[in-house]
Amino acid sequence: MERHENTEQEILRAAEQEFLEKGFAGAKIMSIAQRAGVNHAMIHYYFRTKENLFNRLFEEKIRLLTTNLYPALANTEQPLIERIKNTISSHFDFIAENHNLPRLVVNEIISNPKRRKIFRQKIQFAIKTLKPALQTELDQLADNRQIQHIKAEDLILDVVSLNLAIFILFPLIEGVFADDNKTFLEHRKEENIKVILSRLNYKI
Amino acid sequence: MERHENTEQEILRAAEQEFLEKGFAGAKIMSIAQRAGVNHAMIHYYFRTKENLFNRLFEEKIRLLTTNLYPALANTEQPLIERIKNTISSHFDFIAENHNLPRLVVNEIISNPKRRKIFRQKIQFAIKTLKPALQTELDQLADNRQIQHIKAEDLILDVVSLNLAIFILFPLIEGVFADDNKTFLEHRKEENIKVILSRLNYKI
DNA sequence: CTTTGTATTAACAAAATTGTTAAACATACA
DNA sequence: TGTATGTTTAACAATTTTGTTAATACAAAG
Repeated sequence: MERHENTEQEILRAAEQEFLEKGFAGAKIMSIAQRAGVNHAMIHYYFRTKENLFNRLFEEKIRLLTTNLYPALANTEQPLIERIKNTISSHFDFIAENHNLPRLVVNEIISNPKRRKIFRQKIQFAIKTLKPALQTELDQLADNRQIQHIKAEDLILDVVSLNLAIFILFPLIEGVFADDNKTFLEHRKEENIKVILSRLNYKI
Repeated sequence: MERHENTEQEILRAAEQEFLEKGFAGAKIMSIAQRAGVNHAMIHYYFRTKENLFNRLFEEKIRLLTTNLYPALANTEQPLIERIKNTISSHFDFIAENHNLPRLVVNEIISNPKRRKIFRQKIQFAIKTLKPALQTELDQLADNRQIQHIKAEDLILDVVSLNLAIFILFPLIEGVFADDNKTFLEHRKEENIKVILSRLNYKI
């Protein structure tokens, strides 16, 4: 009998891979078991159902996603423009490290109204705590003619859109625009920052 | 025995809905049959397998996607900036009318290496026919100080990213930023144009 | 009005997937 | 040592999903 150091963790690790690649419907208990190197009964032993296992992972990931935009923006030591640059950069890096996560979240939220409702509330909360202060700062800079006026929500959506899309598109365009993926992504990160700063019309 | 006007078309219509909503793995023959109001054996009668039915629809959709960016850009009557505005706008509208299509294409291309290869070749071809002329025009305007210098491929990716992402994100943020979806999307379309024109640093 | 080919249905079969269980096993600890 | 506890396995069962077929209805052509 093969004893694992920690079967439960192995299963979670394997399941995370499988779900991220194939989504809930495409993932198969047998395939997860194989990846984890365990008998598929173990998955039922530890998690009872496929849905259980999925929910456990999914909720953890949602937490990750919904708390990611704050930190770089909140650090009020630096001037806003610097913080925006850092936010774009760290948001980009976060998605790079979790490049399948947005796709999974979108897919599973669309196919599950209950999850959708919960998620929207989290987003709503995140926006509510982010927007007012950001808008105030943006308005101040705009009044000083340092940037062009913009609604905080548009800025947020512009950033998220640019960063997100490049990773969603990546499997479709890998190798089309550049041979070296790492260089390509680094370049796109800079481009995204450039786009946002242009939108703000920031001088120097 | 219930006779349909055109069973095959009914099945295709229903299958399109189902696949767009749930993806290949999530779609069920029985559910498609129900939507089409036919016995599920009819699906096998007309298309033999689920995969057949899927491929038939998928290839048609790929054709749509890969030919969508051209027309508004190609019309060399107008000045480039106008054509770019129109391209953004019509690309946006196209995705609006096919808001589930990008998600489906990305998902199924990721889970199928053969499809991925074919698609990349199509993209590669589309880029090859689009990029040189566009780059020449962009360089000319940049030399005349009418716009900031930009690589054609970055411009294309910026446009596609902004337009795509808002519809991929839409199910997650519906109702968060605005009550009226139509107004929200119209506003985002304008914002995307504004972002791109700012990036080009176009005066007036 | 019969023949012929296509369309439809229900019932069945096969395959894939998820879930269950009883028995074997490992380990710690009395 | 033996026994209690949690872990693992293989075999099985249930369910879901896909695919097949034989019987039959229907419409059009001869």
